[in-house]
Amino acid sequence: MNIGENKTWNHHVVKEGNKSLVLKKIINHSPISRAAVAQEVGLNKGTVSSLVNDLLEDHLIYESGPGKSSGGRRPVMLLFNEKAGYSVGIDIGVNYLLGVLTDLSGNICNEKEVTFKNLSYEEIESQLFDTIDYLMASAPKSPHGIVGIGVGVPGIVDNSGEILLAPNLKWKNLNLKLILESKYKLPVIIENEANAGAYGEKKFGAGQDSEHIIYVSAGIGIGVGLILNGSLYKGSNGFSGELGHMTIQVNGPTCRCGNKGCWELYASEQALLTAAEKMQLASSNGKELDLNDLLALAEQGDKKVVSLFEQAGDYLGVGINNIINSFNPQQVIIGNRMASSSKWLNKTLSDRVSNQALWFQQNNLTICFSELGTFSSALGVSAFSIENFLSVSIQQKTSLNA
Amino acid sequence: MNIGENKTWNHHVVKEGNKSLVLKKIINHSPISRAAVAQEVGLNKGTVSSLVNDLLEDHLIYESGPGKSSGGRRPVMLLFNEKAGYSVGIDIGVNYLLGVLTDLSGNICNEKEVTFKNLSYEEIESQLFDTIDYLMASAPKSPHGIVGIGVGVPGIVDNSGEILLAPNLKWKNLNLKLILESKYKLPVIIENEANAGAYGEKKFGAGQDSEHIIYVSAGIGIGVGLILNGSLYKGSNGFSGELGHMTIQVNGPTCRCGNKGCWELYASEQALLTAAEKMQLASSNGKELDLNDLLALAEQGDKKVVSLFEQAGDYLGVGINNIINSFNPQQVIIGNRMASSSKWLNKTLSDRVSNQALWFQQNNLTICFSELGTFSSALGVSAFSIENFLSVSIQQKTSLNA
DNA sequence: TTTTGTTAGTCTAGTGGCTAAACAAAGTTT
DNA sequence: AAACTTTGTTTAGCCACTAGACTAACAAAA
Repeated sequence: MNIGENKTWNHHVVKEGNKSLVLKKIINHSPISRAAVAQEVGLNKGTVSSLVNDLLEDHLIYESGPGKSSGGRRPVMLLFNEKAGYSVGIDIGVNYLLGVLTDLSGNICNEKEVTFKNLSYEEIESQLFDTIDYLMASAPKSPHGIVGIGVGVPGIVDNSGEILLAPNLKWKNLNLKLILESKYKLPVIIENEANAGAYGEKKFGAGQDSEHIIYVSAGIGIGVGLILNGSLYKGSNGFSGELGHMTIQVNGPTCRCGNKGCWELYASEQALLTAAEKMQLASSNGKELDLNDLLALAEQGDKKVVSLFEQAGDYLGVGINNIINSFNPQQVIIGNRMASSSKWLNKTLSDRVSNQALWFQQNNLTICFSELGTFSSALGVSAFSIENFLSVSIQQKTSLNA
Repeated sequence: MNIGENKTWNHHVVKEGNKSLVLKKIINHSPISRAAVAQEVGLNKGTVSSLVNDLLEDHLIYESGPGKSSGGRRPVMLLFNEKAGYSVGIDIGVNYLLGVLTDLSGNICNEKEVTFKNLSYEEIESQLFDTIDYLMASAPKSPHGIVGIGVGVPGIVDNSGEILLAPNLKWKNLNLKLILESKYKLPVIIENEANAGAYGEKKFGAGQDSEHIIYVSAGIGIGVGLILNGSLYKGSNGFSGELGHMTIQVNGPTCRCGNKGCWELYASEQALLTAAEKMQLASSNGKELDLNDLLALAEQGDKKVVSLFEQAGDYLGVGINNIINSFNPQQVIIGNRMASSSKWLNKTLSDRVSNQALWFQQNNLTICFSELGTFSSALGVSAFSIENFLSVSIQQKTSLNA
């Protein structure tokens, strides 16, 4: 057994671990009685009673009226107090900023979206502050208030939370975490947008039942978030999942990263748009062509556009097949903007995978599109904040109760 | 804190965890005194004393004479009793079978290699039994005797230890684990050869200081073993790391797996040999051309052959770059037969990676060749057995001492 | 209605492994 | 020799757990 590598073990750790088990049980199976928790988790009734009391004091759970009797005393049902606090999740895109206020179960209580183009960092920062201010102000009164702020960004974030590079925003070496923490005096989590999306789908979306999920965020570029053994895998420095720049064609066209034949040259939104431009397609309203224009054309039955989508779906399949061979996942979820084109991508994509993936890899494998749509990332970072809050709550109370 | 998902926590777990910490400390820092262990792992002196006594009773450690005084009483030095038991590790290759007997520290005490060609399963099994018998018989007397048998195979092994497919041996759905367990009445571990190699390098070879290691086993085909967060990542069913069949050229030549442009068509030993045959190169002794012939030719200065190696090194780099983008590892280790050609592969390989890998991925990244040579896999499976034995020892004693 | 049986939740005593600190043992330094 | 240091053991106390007795609250049978 490989129990946590370095930390020593004592009764605090035991209590903390068990409290976490009890809380998770209540969250995932509410309403549930103390007795049922004890039986299902494998703890003594008395132990559960005591831990439940702690959680009640913390307002993390609450008792509802008595449940149905099964031939004896009626149980007191316990529920997760999802309104005990609220979390702010922000998804910063290349030309939009989407913010959500969620409760502790990830239910969206409020949201705000801003779209823009070519803003400077200072302008985006100002929009960011406004959005956070607005969402925080709109949170109902609750025992714990706002428990944290999470931000997803389309770029490279290191393990300390510093944004090393966000090419499409032209940001470099930006420590947004420090900026937000000092302004709001709250725990802040900065995460790569694909990682956030992966976590969002794991927690609240299509991936809730899987432990091994690969989330492919296909937008202007392609990023990938990895959920391995049930938790986010970030690699040595936090840079895992940069699969948009995986070579699928050794001597292919040159990518903005300097290499040749990168996956995102074939299967991203940008790839679609570039191909469409080459075909001399123009937008109906005279503006720059965008994905929605292509979708509209496809709906109108434009064969050329449909085949563009099919081509992209096929290439998506090529990369996803490489992913399957690498990770042997249970689930591959395709998210971000390209997910909106699932109708046109799906056939060629699944054909490619079912024809090409090694047979044993295809057992217990589902490939699907995002359930949370454009909210994946915002919900994911919000979930990070919530997780963090819950684990800290459990820790603090354990050590204070001494 | 995400402490183990499902198990409940009690005193046994605490003791088990701490005993494991103490044992690891002694293994990695011997000779060391009780006092030093207590200080470094953060446990109370008394606790350490008691745990050390348990370990002494188990013969897992022993006391040597007193160490140097630092101004007070001389410490009693503790050492890992690496001769407390022995483990058998077998690497089954396509045309060889390599067995080692190791002590609990992975030191090779005895070894036996058999080479063959086109043997049936029954013939290989018989060789396997002979090798195991020979190695077990040669083990010195020890408190725990043979603690387990590990076998690495060039094929697909599922999480239960069943060999689903070993194409080059023509094995299918073979439960070697059951066969060996019932014959030897010992714990048996069957593992994919690349996974075993990865673990071998992590435990005893080039990867001892890294937590995120990708081991590329480049032989006739290419397999990859993944060490993520310090432990082997096997994926949902045990089929991770099948990167030999990663597409690097969408419309490339057809692979035996049925797909096109697989990595191993460009960067494996077989790829080298096929390319050499096309050049009408022949072996000096009239037999089929093999890697050693090519190495000899390269040593003689044959430019054509050297450029074959260089080409393969470049393609190795292409795949490794994809790996880096996926996993953001600390270390990439190239092993198996192609590692013997490191001299000729290294330049083009490192050029490819340093030119192509994104700059931030190159910090704290080392790319190297196997340290254990042909022993990686055999040592790896042996290490699995040892790990398993040690963790079981700690558990049993904890629960029996009630 | 009363009795009996069942289930829920609390309470109490006991246990095991931990910590802190006293203590014994065995050195070095002055 | 006395004073100081360091190692390792022992003791007392603590804390979170378990088992099981107990109380509470219900259903079903008498």
